[in-house]
Amino acid sequence: MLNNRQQNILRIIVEEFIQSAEPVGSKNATLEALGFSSATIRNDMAVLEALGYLEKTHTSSGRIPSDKGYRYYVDEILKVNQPKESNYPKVDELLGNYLLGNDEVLKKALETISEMTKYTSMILTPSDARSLVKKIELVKIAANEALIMIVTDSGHVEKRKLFMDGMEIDELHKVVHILNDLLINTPVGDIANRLAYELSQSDLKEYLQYHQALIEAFVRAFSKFNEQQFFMSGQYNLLYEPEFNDVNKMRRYIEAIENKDIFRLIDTKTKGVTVKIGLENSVQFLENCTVISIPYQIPTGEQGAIAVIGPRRMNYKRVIPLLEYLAMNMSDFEH
Amino acid sequence: MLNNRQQNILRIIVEEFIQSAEPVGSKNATLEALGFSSATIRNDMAVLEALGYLEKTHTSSGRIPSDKGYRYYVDEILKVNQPKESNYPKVDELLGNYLLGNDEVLKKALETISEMTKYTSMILTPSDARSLVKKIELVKIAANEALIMIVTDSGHVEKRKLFMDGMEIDELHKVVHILNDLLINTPVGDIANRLAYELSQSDLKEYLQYHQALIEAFVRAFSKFNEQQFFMSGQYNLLYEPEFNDVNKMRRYIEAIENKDIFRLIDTKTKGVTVKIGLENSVQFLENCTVISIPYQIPTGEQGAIAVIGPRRMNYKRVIPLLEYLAMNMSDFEH
DNA sequence: AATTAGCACTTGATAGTTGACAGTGCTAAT
DNA sequence: ATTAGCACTGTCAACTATCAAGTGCTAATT
Repeated sequence: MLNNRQQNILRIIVEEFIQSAEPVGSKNATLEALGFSSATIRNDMAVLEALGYLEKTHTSSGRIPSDKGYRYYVDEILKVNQPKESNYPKVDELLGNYLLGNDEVLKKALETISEMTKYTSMILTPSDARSLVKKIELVKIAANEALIMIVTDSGHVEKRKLFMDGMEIDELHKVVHILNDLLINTPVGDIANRLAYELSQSDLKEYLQYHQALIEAFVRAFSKFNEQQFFMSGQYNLLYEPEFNDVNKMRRYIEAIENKDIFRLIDTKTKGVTVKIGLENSVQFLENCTVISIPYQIPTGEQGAIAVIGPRRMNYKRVIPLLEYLAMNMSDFEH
Repeated sequence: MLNNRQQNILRIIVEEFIQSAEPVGSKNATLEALGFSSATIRNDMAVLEALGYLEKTHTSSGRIPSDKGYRYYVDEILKVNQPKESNYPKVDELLGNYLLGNDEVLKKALETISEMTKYTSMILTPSDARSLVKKIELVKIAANEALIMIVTDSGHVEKRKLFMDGMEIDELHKVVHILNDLLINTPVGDIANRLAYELSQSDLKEYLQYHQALIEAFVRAFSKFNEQQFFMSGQYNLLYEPEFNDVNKMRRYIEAIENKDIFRLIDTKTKGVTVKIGLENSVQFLENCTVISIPYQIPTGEQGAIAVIGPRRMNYKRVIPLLEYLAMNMSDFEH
């Protein structure tokens, strides 16, 4: 549909605008370097505007890309020209660092991304529901208090305090022993059913029911494994972008970040990179932002996703390959 | 030094300004209600300004309190008139909630404070260094991985992954058994010395040195207990205060929050409430803020502190008693 | 001696005016 | 198909006029 020159003009306008955040006029140096007069370029710009790829901020202003313009740029221009560059020593080093706990690796990874991109990075972790229970442990920590802990094969630990009103610690240990026998190597997500079954059916029924408090503390603790966690880094990098040069926009953005509205925008299903530009996010306050996300998988098969949020004029060329690389390597990542 | 009328005028100006954030003129309704003409009040305002309690934003503006004015208000006016009101059912309910973990109680408490005050609340937790080790536990979680965990009597758990390159799990269990014998009921803060001693002196010397990797993972994990943690809530409440109606002030404040500069302002030593007004904080970006902090103690004797940060025109009357109440009750708080 | 009425004066905020400037669209020429 | 040339348009910054809020001072009052 677009001829060669028009494509070039669109590409240059997008990239100039990404760089400067200023509307691009027909006398822009890079545009002139195409070898046509400003008048010619003006004509093509009018065509591109008529087709909806460009916009004006006012009658006599230069052009800025529309959502559709960015979309064309990402889908038609970048996809074709993009050399699969994939050399990120910083990321490699990070993911190789097994000494840190899981969450710590993720947090570091986020920090690295936001540092490299100057945008905001987010991660929605996979649920830990498919991990297997490896040990249930009870530790007496004070005269009247014990701690119950659950350890999974992913290295995740949850704990809960327990008040032993009158109960004997030996008695409690017996119950925990039974729980261990019942539940070791059970996926955390199946525990609820398993326990419900035991409580209603098995020989242990009465014995277990007698220890309500313990069982409840236990249930409360393991329910945490099912939750997907949500981390963010560089939340405030965006505030330095010119599109946020406005007190109210800043406030609205910060509010959205605070109550984690944003994480609902992350697509964990669609395979490969998803780019949502401006109003494609169907959230008013992101009209000037783009969210790029990509899912990844841990060995249990559960899915999470990484995402970067930046201004609509974000550096697509750099961010997309980075995320692709990261997601690929995190799927390998020994969880 | 100040006569009665002048004190009243100062008090009213402070309170009106706290409420409206607008300079207070001599014809302000509440001031007129004192029963003097605006001319008389103007004269006293001039006196208060000469003494440094009030300021003008420009020649013909109303007055606003200076740091010194707020200081007088807090020290001389509030101290005298303050009824020790101390009925905070929300706080009571919160601190009574033993079922939550420690950190969760603290976080909830912070949320409650920032909700009640509409300012930012912070807590610097006491170090856990005086807590006693209750159990060291090793769990094999995969063919080649184990998790080492330390549990204290405060209910705090730290963990670390361990790669068992060639080591036998039974062997590792033996070491952990020895560590348990050595360290149970030792304060976490003393472990480093204790271990160093054993590694250099005891019969176990060679045996332990052989298990470097384990010992290192262990040391890394318990060193976390010594760290004071820092939590915050309502960071962004302040952004809605008129003193932050400026993009750059917002950015500076957010930056300070992000890199946790702020927590260095918290005084954990001085007994009782400390109020730092405006430039008394000796940090430029807080020139328009006040930080109120109060230390509290856990049973081991370690100290932490709670603080509220708000605009200089914060509602001192409400915040100070609230913090006093909270610190008193947290010191009781069964840790 | 303390208080107040009255008035001249100062400042900030707001709206309107102006000219320079960047960039456009269109027409006519190449 | 491309371009030179020009009239036209909207923004921005600087300047001006006007208005309202509030002061300080003086002279009058209690």
